[in-house]
This record gives sequence, C-alpha cells and structure tokens, in this order.
Amino acid sequence: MSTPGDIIDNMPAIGPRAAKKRGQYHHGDLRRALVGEALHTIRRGGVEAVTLRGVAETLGVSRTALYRHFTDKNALLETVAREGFRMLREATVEAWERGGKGRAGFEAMGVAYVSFAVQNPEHYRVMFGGALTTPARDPELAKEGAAAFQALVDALVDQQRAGLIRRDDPLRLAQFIWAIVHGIAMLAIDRMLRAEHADVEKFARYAIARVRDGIAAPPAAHA
Amino acid sequence: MSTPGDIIDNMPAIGPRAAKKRGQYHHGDLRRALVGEALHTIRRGGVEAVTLRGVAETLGVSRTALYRHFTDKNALLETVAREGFRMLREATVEAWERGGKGRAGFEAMGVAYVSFAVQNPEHYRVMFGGALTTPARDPELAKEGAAAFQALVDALVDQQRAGLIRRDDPLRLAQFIWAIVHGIAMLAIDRMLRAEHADVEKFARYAIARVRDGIAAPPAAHA
DNA sequence: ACCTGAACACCGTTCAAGT
DNA sequence: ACCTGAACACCGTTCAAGT
Repeated sequence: MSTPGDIIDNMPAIGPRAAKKRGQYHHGDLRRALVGEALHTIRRGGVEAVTLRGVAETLGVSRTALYRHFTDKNALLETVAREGFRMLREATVEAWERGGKGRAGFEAMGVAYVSFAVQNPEHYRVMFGGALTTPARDPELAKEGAAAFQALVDALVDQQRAGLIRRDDPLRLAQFIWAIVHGIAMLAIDRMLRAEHADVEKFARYAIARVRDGIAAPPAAHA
Repeated sequence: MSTPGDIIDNMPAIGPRAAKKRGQYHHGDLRRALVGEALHTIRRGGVEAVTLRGVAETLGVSRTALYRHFTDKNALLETVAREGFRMLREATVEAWERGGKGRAGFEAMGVAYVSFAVQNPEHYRVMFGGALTTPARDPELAKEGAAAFQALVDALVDQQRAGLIRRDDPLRLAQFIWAIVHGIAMLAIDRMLRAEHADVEKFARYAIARVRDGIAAPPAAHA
C-alpha cells in the first residue's frame, strides 16, 4: 500500500498537498480529486478495486461526500471512461499527423490505438467491456466516444481522397478498422495472444498490412 | 420495495419441479443445477446479477451449499465460461462444415462466431471481458478456449492447402481473424455499431470479404 | 452549498455443527 | 459426503442533521 493521497500531487495544488484537516471541508476541487483517485485505483487494481468508501477514505473525506458531485458510482466511472476516450483520440490523432498521414500515418494511428489499450488495460476496460451500467449512456460520454471514432473516419476519408483506399462508405470502413484494432486490443489485454506473437505492436503492424490489401483502392480503372 | 422473503414464493413449492423438500439434501446433481441456474441468471441480467445467495435460494438450497462443488464464485463462473467456449466451437465448426468448407464455409464460420456472441451477449462477456478473476486461469477453461481457437486454425490450414489463402504462419493468421470477429462481436454487444450497420451479420460478411482480399493467396507465381 | 455519521439492505466467505 | 445457520467483513446508497 502506498501512502494515501499521493496522486493528488498531479493537481495544481491549492496548497502544499491537498490533504485536508480532519473535520474541515474538502479543500478545492473534490470532483476532480474523486476522478483522479478512481482512475489511480483502476490502474492499480481494475474497476473492481474501486469502492466509494476506499476512495473517500484516501481523500480524507466522508463516505457520502461523493454524492455531492456524482449521482452514483456509475456516474463517476462514466467520467473516467470519458477521459479515456479523450486520451485515446489525442493519441491516435497525434500519431496520424506525426506519421505524415497517408499509409505510414495510418499505420502509426493503428499502432497508437493498440498501444494505448495495452498500456492502460484497466482504463480501456472501463471504456468498453460493459463495466458501466449503461442502460442510458451519459451523453457526454457518448459525445467523447463519437469524437474518437470521428478521428478514424477523418483519416479514412483523407486517404480516400488521396486515392489510397477504396471508396466504400467511410463509416462502414471505419467500423471495420475499429473492430480490428479493438479486437487486437481486447485479446492482448485478456492475454489471449500466443507467446510467439506477444509483441502486440508487431502483431498490430501485421494486421494493418493485411487489412491494407483488403481495403486498397482498385488498380485505377477510372473513367 | 417488496416485502422480504416473498421471492421464495416463486418456487414451485416442493413438488412438480426438481425442488427439494425443506430440510432435505438436494435431489440430484447440484453442481449441474448451479451452473444451469448461473447461466440462466447471466442470460437474463448479466454476470452482475449472479449472487450465490440468489442462486441458492432459487434452487432451494442453503447459501453455502455451493462450496461443496466449487471453491468459490469465480470457479462457478469459469465453468459457465468453459461451457461457452464449447458451444462456440461447436457452432463455428458446424458452420464451416455445413458451408462446404472453402470460401463459403469460412464465411459461414465467421458469421456463426459473431452470431453466437450477439445471441448470447452476456454469456460471451463472461468468456472474455475479464468478468473472471483470472490471475491463474482454470486449466480446463484454457483447454476449452484453445480448442475453440484450434478450430479456426484448422480451417485456415485447410484453405492454405487448397491454395485459397496465403501461406503465412497459420497461428498468426488465426489470431488476426479471431481479433476481427472478436472485435465485431464486442462492439455489437456494446451497441457501438451505428444504426446503418446494425445488421451485424451483414456487417460481418462485409468484413470477411474485405479480409479475404488481404489474406488471399498471391496470384500463383509458383516455381 | 457542502459535508457528516448512522442506518439500511445488500454482498462472498468461513466455520462449527448437524445428518 | 453433503448440507446447514449464524457470524464476519465487506459493499452502495439514503437520510436527517450539522456548518
């Protein structure tokens, strides 16, 4: 066990550390602190390790203080998931652009997607995998998820314009690609890839290469 | 809120069905009954709906009777997962064979995989998705999972021999295909496929067609 | 507004005891 | 062998009360 409250240090800090004195109100942005602590716990031990009581105690706050900022535990996890989609989008878009777009950029984008999942397995599982009680999705979460997906659509349209990819419906194409990287990510996280192919990034490159052949533009039989 | 204890009334009351008389031992195969009841509950409300207390009560058995047949709750869920892999293997192999193997059979196999997942979403989630506490996998579960995977490898090798598919490492190829159908299945289960492509089977056929082009044997430039 | 402690209705699991 | 009830150490959430 680490000392309680050591992640709060990431926050801009209102004072030396953020710990509050017993009996006083919480210092500053409890909402932010709750999300940060939940994410920290998720990284260390998965969603199942998150208990409202534990989070509150680490933050030096009463067990029910959370309900001032979230309707319930699920709402807290939804916020964590939302943050994950934002990070995923930023990682993939940056890879796409730094890779110079086109073929190389697209490969980098795919690798970045899988890498994010493998490096943040428990966080990724909260985003997908049904850890959320999702009868009615949080609209903010849906929006962030849609934005991440849109980045992929944009990259595909760009390549279609450049004549690199067949001109199928971009949404359909994007879902196809998404299913592949998502499948690789999930299998890798669940440790279901054989030892020979445990190098996930390498495997991702292989997959992207194979898919390339499948979605390549037809051999230029234009008008 | 309902009055406490009124759920017991749902039981057929000690007669027609297999319910046992109060105070007596369980009729026959309690182990089987536990797995069946757990699966039933999973289908209706997901893994989270499974409580040992609830399962026991439905079966008219004490809350701790389960521990005579399973080391803990996780062991029960592992058995449910194992059963899922067996069903998945049977469904895919049958599709492959009834489809006449080859191209058509392989497409049928892929569709069967995704269909199983979509028709048994909560069961599928127990098989993957980390619902299990899997620090050390149940060897029986691993075996059943490997058998399901092997069916895919076999189908690929068969097609390689028939010159339909490029002669890459079959294991690698199988993992690639698996990632795709798994990705489609998970996204479908999580309701993340757009309305336009909500017809999962159709979408699966599209994906398989695109992948076909990527894994096809090179245009016969042999010796 | 924001926080608190006590209380409620749940969990999985252990254990001494019964047949 | 197989089953039992009581008990233990947990949960998320509600609620009247405090500042």
